[in-house]
Formats: sequence, C-alpha cells, structure tokens
Amino acid sequence: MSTRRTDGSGTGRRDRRPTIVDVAAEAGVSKSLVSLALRGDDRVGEAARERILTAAERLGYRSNTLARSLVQGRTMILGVLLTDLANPYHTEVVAGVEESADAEGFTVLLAHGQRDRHRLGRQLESLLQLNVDGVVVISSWLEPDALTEAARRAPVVMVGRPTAFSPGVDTVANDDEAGARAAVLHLAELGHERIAHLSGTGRPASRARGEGYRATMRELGLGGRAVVRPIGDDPHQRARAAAELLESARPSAVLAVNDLAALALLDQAHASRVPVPEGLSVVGYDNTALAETVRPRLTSVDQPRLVMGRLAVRLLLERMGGRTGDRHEVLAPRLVVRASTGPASTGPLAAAPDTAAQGRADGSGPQA
Amino acid sequence: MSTRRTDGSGTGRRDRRPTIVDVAAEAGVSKSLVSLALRGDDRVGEAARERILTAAERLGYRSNTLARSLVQGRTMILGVLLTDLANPYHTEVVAGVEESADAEGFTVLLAHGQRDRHRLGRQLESLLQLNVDGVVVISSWLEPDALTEAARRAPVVMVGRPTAFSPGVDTVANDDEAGARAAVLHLAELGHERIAHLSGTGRPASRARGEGYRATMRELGLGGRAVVRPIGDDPHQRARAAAELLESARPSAVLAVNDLAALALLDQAHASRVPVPEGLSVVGYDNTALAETVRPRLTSVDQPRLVMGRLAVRLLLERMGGRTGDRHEVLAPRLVVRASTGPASTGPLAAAPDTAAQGRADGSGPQA
DNA sequence: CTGAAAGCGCTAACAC
DNA sequence: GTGTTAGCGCTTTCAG
Repeated sequence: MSTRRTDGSGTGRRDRRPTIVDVAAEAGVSKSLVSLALRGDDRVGEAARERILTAAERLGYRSNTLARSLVQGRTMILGVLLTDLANPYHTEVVAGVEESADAEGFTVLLAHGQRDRHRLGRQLESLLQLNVDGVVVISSWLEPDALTEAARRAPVVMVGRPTAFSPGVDTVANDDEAGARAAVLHLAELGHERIAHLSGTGRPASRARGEGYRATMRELGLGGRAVVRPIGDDPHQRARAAAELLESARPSAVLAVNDLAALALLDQAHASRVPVPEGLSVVGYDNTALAETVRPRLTSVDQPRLVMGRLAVRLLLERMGGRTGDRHEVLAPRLVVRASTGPASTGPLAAAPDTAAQGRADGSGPQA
Repeated sequence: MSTRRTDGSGTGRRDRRPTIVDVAAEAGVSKSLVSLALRGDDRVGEAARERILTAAERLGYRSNTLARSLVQGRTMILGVLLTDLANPYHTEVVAGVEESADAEGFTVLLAHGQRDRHRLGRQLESLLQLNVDGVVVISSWLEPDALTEAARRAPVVMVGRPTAFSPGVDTVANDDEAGARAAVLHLAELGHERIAHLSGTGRPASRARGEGYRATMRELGLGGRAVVRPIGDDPHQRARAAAELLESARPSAVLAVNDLAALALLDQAHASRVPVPEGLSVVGYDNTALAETVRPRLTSVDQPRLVMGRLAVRLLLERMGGRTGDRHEVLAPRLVVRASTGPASTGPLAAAPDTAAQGRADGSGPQA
C-alpha cells in the first residue's frame, strides 16, 4: 500500500488518514507541539493551542492509539477472558469489571472462549499480544500453568477460582464451601434429609461446593444419605443428569452446583409432574438473573458478582502499581431464599414423587 | 547499536521483554533477518533460520503485535459491538462471527454497551481507535449518522437493522415483516382472532415486526382487532408491559417482539393462572436458546443467527478487499412451532382470563 | 541470500 | 514557551 497521493480534496475520505504531522503543517507549528496541545499540556501558548485545535478539527484528525501505546508501553485496555457468554454469572461479573474500569479510564474488551479450552488459550494469547494492561479471567478451564505463564506478561486476576493454584495470579472468589453449607443447612431446617447434590465436573469451584455439601451432610449426621451426581457442560447433558438424579436418588431436595443446573432440575421436575417446592426443593448457586426469572423463583446462593468484578480491577491496578505478592480475596456468599424451597413433606408425595404425580396432587402439603 | 547489557540469564522474568533485536544478537544475525525468519519467509538460509528460531525460543521472545500493526496498517482484529450481553440473540450472532473470523485468521474482540447509548458510542470509538480491521455492530441503538461516520474509518456491518439507514454501512438482517406475518398466520390458522402484539420500542427491527403484524391482521380482516403494546428494555418494564397487555386487551394470543418479551408474557400468564397454550398462545421472535428452555417450550420465529454472523464477516472481508457499494443482505425467517401455541378455545377460559385468576385459588402464596 | 536504512505515528527528553 | 531530536518494536525496500 504505498500509494503516495496527497489528495487533499474535500472530506478526507479514504487514503491516508491525517496524522499529527499534517495537523502541525496545517497549523504551522511543529509536530511535538501538536502532541502537547492535543493532550492539554499547559505549556502551550493560548494562540498556538487554538490554531492547533481548529486545524485538527478541520482535518478530522484522530490520534492513533497504536502508536501511542507503542511508545508509552501501555494500552489502557483491560481484557476479560470468559468461557461462556451464555452463562449469566460470567456476564454479571463483567458488569462490575466494566464499571470500575470505566471509572479508571480503561477500556474493557472481551474475549470469548466458546466453552472450548483450546480457543480459550488462543484468546488469552491474543489479549496478551495486544499488550492489554491486565487480564481478568472468568473461567476455571485454563490450566494453572498457562495462567502463571500469562501473569509473567501482564497482571492477571482469576475470578471464581477459590484458591491459589497459579503462582503470580491473584484471585477473587466466594467461599464455595460456606455457600454450599448454608444451602444444605437451609434445607435441613426445612426438614429435608434426602438432600442430593447435582455437582459440577471437577473444576475447583464446583469441587469446593461439593466438599461443602458433603461436609455439612456429615455434620448433620446425614453423611450416609449424601448423593452426588455430576452434570455436563451443555444444556442437553444437564437435562439428562437432572433426570437421572431425580429418577435414581428420589431426593426431596437438591443443591445444584449453579443456577443453570437448578434450571435443568426445575424443568425435569415439571416434566415429571413433581411440584416444586411441594414435592421437591431446589437450591441454585450464583443467584444470577435467572433465579428471578424462572418459575418458581429460585432459592440460590448469591455471589456478589458486581463486587467481585470491581475487586478484580482493583487488584489489577495494584499490580500495575508495583505490588508483587499474590493476593487472594474471598468473599462471603449469602443464601437468598425464594419459592423453590419449602418444608419437607412426610407423606407419600416425597417418598415417591412419581406416585404423587399420577395421583392428582391437591396442594394438601403442610402449608405452614 | 546500543546494546548495553547482554543479560542472557535464565528466564527473562520482568524488565524489558525481549525484542527482535535481542534475538538477532543472540543468534548473531541482523534484526531484519530475524523478522523474515520468524514469519517463515523462504529466503532465509536453513542454518540461519535454525539458529534464529532456537534463539527466540531460548529468550522467550514474542513478537509485539502493536508494532507490527503500526507498520502494517492492520491489526487482524475484528471488533463486535453489542448492546446487551444478557440477550441471547446477540451472543448467538457472535458465535457465527467468531467462527468465520477464526477461519480467516482474525481475532474477535467484543465491546459491550451495557444498554447505554452513550457507552455504546464510546465503545465504538474505542474499537476504531484500536484500529480494528472491521466492526460488526449488533445493536439498533446507535444513531445512523454515527455509523456512517464510523464506516469512514473502518468497514462496518450492522446486524439486525432491516434496511439502509446509514450510507456506507452494510447490513445483515432477516425479513422482519415476513417473520411477523408467518407468526400471525400461524395463530390465525389455530382459530385466534384476538391476537395482540407486544411490540418493541420503535427501533427499526421492532418497527418492521409491528408493521408485519398490522399488515397481516388487516389482510385477515382482523385489522380492527389489532392491539399493540410497547415494551421496555429492562426486565421490570417488560413484566409490567406484559401484565398490562394481558389485563387490558384480553387477547387469546400474543406475538411478542422477541423471546425475552415472550418470556415475560409466559411469566405473567403463570402468575394469573392462565394456562398456556390453553388460555393463551404466545409466539416469540429470534428463537434463541431461551425458547427451548422455558416452559412451555416457546413457539418462535427463527432468525438464522449463525449464518448472519458468518455473513457479516464475509461482508467485512469484501469491503477490505475493496468493494465500495453498500450491500444489504436479507435472510428468510422461519417459524418454529413448539408448545406455547395451541387452538383458540371458545370457552370462558379464553374469554375472561382474569376470572380464572381471581378465583382466589388455594392459599399457596409465594407466587410473584 | 543477507544486512543496512528508512520509516509507521506518536511521545518525551532535551535544547533553543 | 517552543521546537528538535531520538527512539518505541517491527516490517520492508533496497543495496551488497
């Protein structure tokens, strides 16, 4: 593209977009003075500044960020890497990140992994190549080593991973064990004993939730009744796992690893004509917007997603400011009770949900 | 040559990350040869190439994209600007964009408008500043002028806007009028006459759907019965609009402007104890993943979102290739019938939905 | 085949 | 106060 045509006609349509040099020529000053004036440096005379500004305006000049970033060594861009745009938990954390980043003058750009581990790695690489000033990773799918490696190139904070897996990487998480515990205690208080867990697939956060579930069941003397069924990552697998869990374990209550899983349970219950919460109580995790959308409204363990996003940005800024030690923030989850959980019924309803389903359920359950 | 410290120690931890010059020194060749070798140019000797590659490896060298982009004048990045991460329609188009972009060697970065017009404009500016090679806009919120202006700086394609509002901007859309028509015809065939429309808020796509609805109602001789209620943009407004429409117009069927609006209708119907589809038929638009998640499964007008995303990328590439005329692609929508639509009932159920609701049902309180 | 030199557009020390 | 001079890290002619 070495078309050197100095076509100064009308609106600078295509060709070469105007540079700082063009502005300087137009205003009759030097290149660097333009640079200063444009950024409002106060050691530029009023007259000169005026001329420069109008010249820039007339030429339709826009500064080239790439060039600036190259010389300054920073882009003022924060990258967010996320596994799955379809998971509201992820996108709600993003809102917090964006809020803080905006306030600090950073631009937020998202890279999306499409639930594909390889793609996720490539996207991370892309962000780093772009020389973003920091990366927020909302995904447990990346290998700890890959993160540590990334952290050598730019500040990285991982949201959702509970503990220190990757040296050099800060983390922001909620206390998954405590959250699971609160959920189980809530169900136990309602009189449930056959409390099952529709678990994640072994990544750190879901593992911790599973641990919390198990530990609390033991604590309650219900250790023998604990049932854990892992769930898949796509909607179809979720549906199957939910169906199988309800079918085989016949729980009176289920703690789901997240709201998406809880949704699958509600759907299966509906399909089997098991009324919720009369015949089955369901607790979700994350308290995403979903929880207030589904019917019945979902009892769910809230993670402070906005706060987590904001905190992630703060940690990034601290790193940029020179901090070298790792930090791991753990926030307290909070159980939000809605309509999907209710008292355990002792009648045949709970004991054999399918029987009840056939048998014309008149809401005769214990309606405290 | 101002090489002051040839520190070839272990892992290059922080400090200055290695540049092409460092690699050249390490390999004992010149800077430009390294550049060639690294990109696999075939006019580099086998021996030299080998030395260079290992040197780069040893130093942990990664090329600086910023510098490359600056000199080449392109970034190999495609920007996607979207209004609302929470709307699955948007994110499903993104999947198509990413698929094609990947195949062509482009990286896709997303910028998010947070349902805020100003923010949307700023984000567009950020993408352009970054010198992305093209922008896909999935949002009708931007002013046509802003888009035309943007198109002067980089190829821009707008997804979802039905016609040519912004000169210089290509568009990819579905035929909204045809889609609305198919939906209304479907309902009419089921015997519905009191078919209402829960409409959008006047942006082009929703306006076209409204047009299609009205025209088809007239065509069917039902013009006098047409009822249109606009809906808001956030969940709360949606709920209210849905409630008011059902309450005031008492339709036996509703065409919603999109799946989110349809969801609000289903929720309100449930709250009022109107069974769907027996007491009310609902048709959504977009056929997002939501349609297969809600209960009952939603009849919805499908837009080929993946194809639209792919097409958007193709149009971008064509522009980069030098095309100057605008192109406007219009794809055919397709009605997908599921469980939320059924025959019109002539009984009292449909005639007076609130009677059924008011019937002071059993005391089970916790319904929203 | 290889290497030196000239920038891409901008910023930031440093003289004038 | 204002302008000059070096680069940021990379690609890309153009001589050797």
